[in-house]
Amino acid sequence: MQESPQEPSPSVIRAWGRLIRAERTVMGRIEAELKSAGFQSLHWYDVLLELKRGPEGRLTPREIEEAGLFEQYNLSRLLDRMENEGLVRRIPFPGDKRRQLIEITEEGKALQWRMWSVYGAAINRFIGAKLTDKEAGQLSALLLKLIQE
Amino acid sequence: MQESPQEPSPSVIRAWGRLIRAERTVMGRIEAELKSAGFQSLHWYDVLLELKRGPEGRLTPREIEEAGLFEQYNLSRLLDRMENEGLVRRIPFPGDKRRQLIEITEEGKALQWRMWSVYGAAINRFIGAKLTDKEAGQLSALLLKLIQE
DNA sequence: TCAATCTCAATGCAATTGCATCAAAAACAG
DNA sequence: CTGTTTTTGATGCAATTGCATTGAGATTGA
Repeated sequence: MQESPQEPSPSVIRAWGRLIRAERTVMGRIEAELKSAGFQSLHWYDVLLELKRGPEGRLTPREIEEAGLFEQYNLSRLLDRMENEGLVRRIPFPGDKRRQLIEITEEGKALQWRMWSVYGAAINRFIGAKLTDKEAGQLSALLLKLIQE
Repeated sequence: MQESPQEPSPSVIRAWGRLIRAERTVMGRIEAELKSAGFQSLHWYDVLLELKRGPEGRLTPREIEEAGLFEQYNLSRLLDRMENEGLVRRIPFPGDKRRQLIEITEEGKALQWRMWSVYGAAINRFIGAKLTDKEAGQLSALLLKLIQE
């Protein structure tokens, strides 16, 4: 009698537990730094950074969605809030009336920059100080295997 | 003029990005499996598992909180829902009327077991199939460094 | 002893997320 | 063409989360 044909190995179970805990722990620490500096959540930063990297500071919502693993309905409303704050603007997509382009404003760029000064320092503190560059590279390589497929 | 004294190294930034993405990707896949099997979110499972491991299937809310990285107010309401479903029951804590003990019911144990058959298989599929045991061990060790302190 | 402080859990209310669906426009199939 | 299907983004509503506060009960300290 097989108890469970799909039982994962203990080391795999442990790795999964650690992945959850490490992500939450570090995310919690980083978001706490951002919040105490008076900033919005990392989602805002992610959107701003993606836009800044895009051609002419513009991307379609779909592209942002994919780049940041957003849900369509969440992103739609997040963009509402960001537009209200003057960080992005929606402009028509040439040649397709369904679509739109999201463009980062100067204010948005400025916020991205200000957030990075806190965010980057936090990454450094909570990750850079804990891993050597070599270890960081190993970690990246292992995590990549999980993302693939 | 220093651009940013705290700028993390590229490999550290990459590791952080991968950590977020890997956790979300794998979590998304696993939760999708659970949902398609008709189960609640992993939070429910986490609570049930912690309780099952506790002495006589009982823990205080604080202990669950710490074990599962829950927020106090979220756990309080999660326990409401789980109690309504008959998965746990609240019992008085001997000698301290502020506190309580959460006890897993037989129904709760049964649900934990049924969820594990799906959850374990998913862990195996989305992690076990992607990493050797040795790699899983390396990953755990690296992630542990991030959690510590 | 007893007032001040701290711990534990709950809750009102606002913000966010998840789900299902919609309307509009484009792409496709015959 | 024209009817059908697909893509894109928005939204109503329910569930969950976050924040601040509360109330009850322990604990502490003069």
